[in-house]
Amino acid sequence: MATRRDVARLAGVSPSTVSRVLNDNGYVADDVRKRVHRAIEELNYVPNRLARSLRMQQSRQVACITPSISNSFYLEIVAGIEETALAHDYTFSLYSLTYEKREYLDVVLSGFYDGMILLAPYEMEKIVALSELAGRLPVSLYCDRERHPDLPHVYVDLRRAMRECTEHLISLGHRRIVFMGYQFSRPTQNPRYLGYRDALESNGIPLDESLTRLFPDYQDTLTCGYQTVCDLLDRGCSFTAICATNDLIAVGAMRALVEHGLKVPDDVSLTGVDDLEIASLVTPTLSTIRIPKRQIGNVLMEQMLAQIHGDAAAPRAVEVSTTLVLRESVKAPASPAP
Amino acid sequence: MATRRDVARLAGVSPSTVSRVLNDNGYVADDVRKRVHRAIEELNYVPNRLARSLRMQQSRQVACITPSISNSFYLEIVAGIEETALAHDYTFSLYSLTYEKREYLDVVLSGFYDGMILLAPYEMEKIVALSELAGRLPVSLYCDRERHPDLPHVYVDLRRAMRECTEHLISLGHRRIVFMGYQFSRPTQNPRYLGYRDALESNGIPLDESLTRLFPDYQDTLTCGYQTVCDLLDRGCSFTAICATNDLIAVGAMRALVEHGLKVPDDVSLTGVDDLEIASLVTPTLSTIRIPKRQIGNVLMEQMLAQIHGDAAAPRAVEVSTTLVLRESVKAPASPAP
DNA sequence: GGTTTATCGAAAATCGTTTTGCATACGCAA
DNA sequence: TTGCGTATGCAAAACGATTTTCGATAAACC
Repeated sequence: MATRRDVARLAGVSPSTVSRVLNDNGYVADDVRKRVHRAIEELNYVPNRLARSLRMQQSRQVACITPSISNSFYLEIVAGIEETALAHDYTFSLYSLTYEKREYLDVVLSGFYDGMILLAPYEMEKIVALSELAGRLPVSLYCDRERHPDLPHVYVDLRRAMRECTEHLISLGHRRIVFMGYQFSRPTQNPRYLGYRDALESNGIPLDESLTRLFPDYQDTLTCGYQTVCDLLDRGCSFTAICATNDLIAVGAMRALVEHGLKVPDDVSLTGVDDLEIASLVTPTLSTIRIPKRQIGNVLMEQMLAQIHGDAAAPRAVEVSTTLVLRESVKAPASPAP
Repeated sequence: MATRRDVARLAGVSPSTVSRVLNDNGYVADDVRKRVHRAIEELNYVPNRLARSLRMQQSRQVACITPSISNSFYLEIVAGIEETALAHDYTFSLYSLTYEKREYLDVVLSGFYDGMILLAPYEMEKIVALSELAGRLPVSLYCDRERHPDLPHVYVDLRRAMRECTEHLISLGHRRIVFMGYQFSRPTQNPRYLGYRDALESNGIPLDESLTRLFPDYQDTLTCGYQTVCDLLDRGCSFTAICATNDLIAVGAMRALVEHGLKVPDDVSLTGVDDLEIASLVTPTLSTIRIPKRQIGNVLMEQMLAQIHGDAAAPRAVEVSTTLVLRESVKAPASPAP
């Protein structure tokens, strides 16, 4: 690898002059500037970022941690992060939660990164004790669960979103609506579930426990959706609509319905959450709550940059809004409840 | 940030001794070792990776470039890369091709990375002139197109795979089989298309140009699949099976067929390539050529490590094998061709 | 002729490690 | 007493850049 010295030697100038050219610092005559640039070209010289980062005490790189590297929901957010990072000449590294707690801290705090973006709505507790990080390094969180008191974060109000979604079903005439999703440590911590209950309550529909299906976290979502519907039908449970807490669960549910000879949406309406690509690929297309993933990524990175630049005026919490996207999988029930 | 000096001071030893403890070289008495570890704990000391990398001339980090950061096909490969990287205490950064050619070289060659893994089956030419990299930095490629003469790479033989797939359809009795996929600069560079033709030829079925549908690269795959089928049907083209060159195209095609009142697989059989998650989520489930994405990632990283460690015996080209996965979307045609 | 402005070189300090050579102990055996 | 292995400290060079300071030389200006 060519160094600054080599460039200086070839251009017949001193290393300081090369620095002056590169960083636009001090007086440099035009012809000297050209000579230096030519030497850089010729040697394929690229300034060593390690040395620069070490000296400058900043790397222009951020670490980004996702629960799962192949989960397209998070990856869309990551794409948003990359977009904004790129625009500001920043680079990022991607980690998934397969790392152990301790290793994270070490890697993240080792000087390689100027900050850390955490996409960990559910698993927040599983990883780094956030308090250990606070103050040591700029951190920016994505939460879909509850707002974080201390750290800068971006969040969506899924309680309200799910309430609106459920209320839409109710307004179409649905009364027996299944809720299916993850267990969470306590159901009252599940904003999606709370939103569902809000909607029932404000419409005077009693909560039927048999229509609530919560399964443990970290299971295969598709299978969960599939088996839960099979179980419901085996028990002879009657319902006209299903709210699933994400699109994959909904797709699993859809398969189970079809295999049992039920038509979506004629016999059962179905909704998801996330608006993954798959939601508009399945037949029938899936109604869902769109979470603006790319935008979330943008905002997370902007928040990170604000912290790195010590911009005290930057907002510590940003809400991004969801949209109810109505597609083919929802319609009024054939025989509206009395 | 605490440095090695601070640790040494607190433990009452010299900085060299701390190094000896950390790197396990030279003599260190047990009680000294304990004192040092305690000091490290207390100060939350984490060795500075920038300084270490600069000194060691290696960062234990590799750059990974994908055509698209939110394409789940590549992300599965990336997950495989991460898996192996992690096992060897390596870290990686993810880039997508939104970067410009020049910027890549700079970032990748700036000392931050020990190597570069390129997932660029189609766009290989669009990015870095590979020759510029060769020799400067370890590189490992994923190719699904043609084997690369110079650089270490992992490849799949899609010509053979597509041939087997098409032959399977033929063996079921299909004669009028549509091929749809990307254009490529020349059709003869498209291994999938070649495989399709191989199968027709060896079974004495004449190639019907009207059944070959190639569309330009970089278009939205889903829409391409959808519109191509619409166009075929509008022209009154008759066919009993479709080979799509990836799963998304196939899903788009599936939607078009359903909307035209055709049943899959009763009226038309359908196959894809990749075996994305979605292939087993759609109804009917999609038959496809499985590409072992995770394994590809593993092998890519292993190849990278071999290069970094200067292991001359490591193979420069590794073929991973595909599998024809038969699901619901394929069956014998209702009225076999005469 | 003196002062200012433009231009460049030389040198040093710094970032936090790793690594090496050399000095200094100590304990123990020959 | 000498010699050797073990255990530790100290100092210095190196990695490759940034930044600053200090000069030295011009040319330009009044």
